[in-house]
Amino acid sequence: MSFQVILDEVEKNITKILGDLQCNDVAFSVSPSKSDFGDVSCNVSFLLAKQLKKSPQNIAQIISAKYEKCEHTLVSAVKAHESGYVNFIADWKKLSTLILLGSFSDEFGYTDLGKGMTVVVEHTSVNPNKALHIGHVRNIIIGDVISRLLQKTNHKVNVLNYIDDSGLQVADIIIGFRHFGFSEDPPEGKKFDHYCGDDVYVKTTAKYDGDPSLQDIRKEILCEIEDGTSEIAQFASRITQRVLANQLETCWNLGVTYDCLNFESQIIRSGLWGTTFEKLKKMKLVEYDDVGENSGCWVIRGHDNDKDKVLVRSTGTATYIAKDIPYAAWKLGLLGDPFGYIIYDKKQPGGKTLWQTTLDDISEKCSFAGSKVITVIDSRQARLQNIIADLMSKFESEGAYVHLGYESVTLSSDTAKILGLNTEGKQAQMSGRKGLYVNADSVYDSLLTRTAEETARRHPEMDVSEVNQIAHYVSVGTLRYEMIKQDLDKIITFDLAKSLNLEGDTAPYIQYTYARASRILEKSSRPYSDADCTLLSEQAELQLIRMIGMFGISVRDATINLSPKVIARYCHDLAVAFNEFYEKVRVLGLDDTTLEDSRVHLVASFKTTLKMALDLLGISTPEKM
RNA sequence: GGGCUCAUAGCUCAGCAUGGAUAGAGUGUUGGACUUCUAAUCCAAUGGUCAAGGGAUCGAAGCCCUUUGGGCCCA
Repeated sequence: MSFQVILDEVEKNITKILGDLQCNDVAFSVSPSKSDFGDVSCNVSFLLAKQLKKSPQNIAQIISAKYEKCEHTLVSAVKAHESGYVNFIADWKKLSTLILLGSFSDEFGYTDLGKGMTVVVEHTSVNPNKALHIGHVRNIIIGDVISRLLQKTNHKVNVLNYIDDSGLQVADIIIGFRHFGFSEDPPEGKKFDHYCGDDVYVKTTAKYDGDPSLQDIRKEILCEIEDGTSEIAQFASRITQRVLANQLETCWNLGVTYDCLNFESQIIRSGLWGTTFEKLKKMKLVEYDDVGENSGCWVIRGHDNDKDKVLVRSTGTATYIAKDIPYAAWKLGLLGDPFGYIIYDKKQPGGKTLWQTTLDDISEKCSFAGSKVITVIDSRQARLQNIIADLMSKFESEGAYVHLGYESVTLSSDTAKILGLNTEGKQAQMSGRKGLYVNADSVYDSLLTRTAEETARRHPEMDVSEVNQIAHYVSVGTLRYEMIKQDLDKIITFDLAKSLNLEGDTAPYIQYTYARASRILEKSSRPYSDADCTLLSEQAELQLIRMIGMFGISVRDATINLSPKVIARYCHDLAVAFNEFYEKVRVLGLDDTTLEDSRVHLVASFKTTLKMALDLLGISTPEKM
């Protein structure tokens, strides 16, 4: 049971009262109050003012008087506020017991939003020619948290990672290896993906400006890779697999796992485009232009002021959108599945099986399609994604294909300067080609160094492995939290120096409160499972219980709005409530042992709730910090 | 030129979907609290014409329109 029960009770009674007053269909809201206005507030008086020709204050009085006579168990008092709000004071003796007992259940915070529906979440999808940079991390963490939220709310989730192994960026590094003599092995101590991105890619593309003939070579290589049979194509495949393996290590280290890897090269070779194209023609969603600038092309008509989008050029070659459309249709299960599936050769942490598509042996069949698809891609791709979503809505019901967009991560002026670019105080867009980015692994490494130092300083008694374990949890937590604590439509300006700040609204703050709670439980030898919750009456205690009870409401909100930050804020607010409690209320060593039991019970409830909430964010909970 | 998006405290952001009470955090600055369940903590002070203008409303940070400025996409 959560705080929702009292909201439900109030809503039910207000509806009944409205029925008595013969005012139906009033869209009033019942919500948790802001502080100092009781526990639950209702705005119904404002909405009725016109209809009843009375002031909101007056109506609030009428409603509160009527409410007293209703059957109610969780409300102890109703107050008509002079502003017009009707405020309700909870009967905390009852509500506390419900919330605290509920919090120990695995079902706590659970709402059945999915009804078992299968949802595809695609994220990461980084070109396999470089290491992940800090911008990719935002994508990955958003996608991962969304997956966790959907799982929590009874969706079956298939997490996909799309590997663009036949694009220009891959062709670029192949040119580097084959035409500029880059060694296939990275320098000592450097990961292969870093080497490909930092050295091969940057230095190869830098040569394009001075040598136009390279463009022809680029096209040739791209064709060979798409075709897939030549020696070059096989070489490229080996390279991309190696980069991919390194990229996955980074993701896994951050606590992110997948169900299936989809290779673009295979989508091209599978013939999915052909069947999709025929289907589009049949449904008259694509048209052939005889005249005009797109003469000889197959196009999708643009809406309103949007230009037509070319799908197949007059030369007969498909444009890059033509790769995305069949893939989107495949994800929705609209096409026959041409793929077989094999298990990826490295094991994911946590034991979840990772599959990958194959065309070589299609005996093993799986299904990774879903009735809803959420594609996490930054909002620069919004135009293209809208076209795809629009097309898919013609096949499936509206809203089956969702583009979850988010703003990019840019570099602060100071950080750009460190990387060798003077931006005169302005933030800078990252660029793989220019080598202007910060790798995810290096951010993690500096966080790890910093947090290990801090942990060792606090706990001289700990051995190195324990220190490193805690430092790992804190570093990953910090990185993840920074990526989701703000709204998706806010640009994150990444600053190397500031990223190492571990105070204030950060993951370590929240994890630290968890460790404090753990410490109390560790030191307490008293049994608390059947403690009397009605003894908890301090403001700080009730506030903490209230926050615990809000968990389910946050989960629901975050899932419906696909908004990870809601959970981040919840975790923070819950931690604040605990710290307040911790400062003001003593738990251990009380003369009144029954009260002590109750408080220990509350601490345990907080601890388990915070753990569940942090789990949704993929943030671990160290027992000590 | 067209489209999308953002603008709230010195800085970074909540709140806006579904209008209503006193606009909240963190950070910064200044001061205070560790012989007490962990100070990665807490407390206090400081700091806001919610970009500007208009509109509808009894009532706007929130809704509508216009403008300005930033970012992105397309050309």
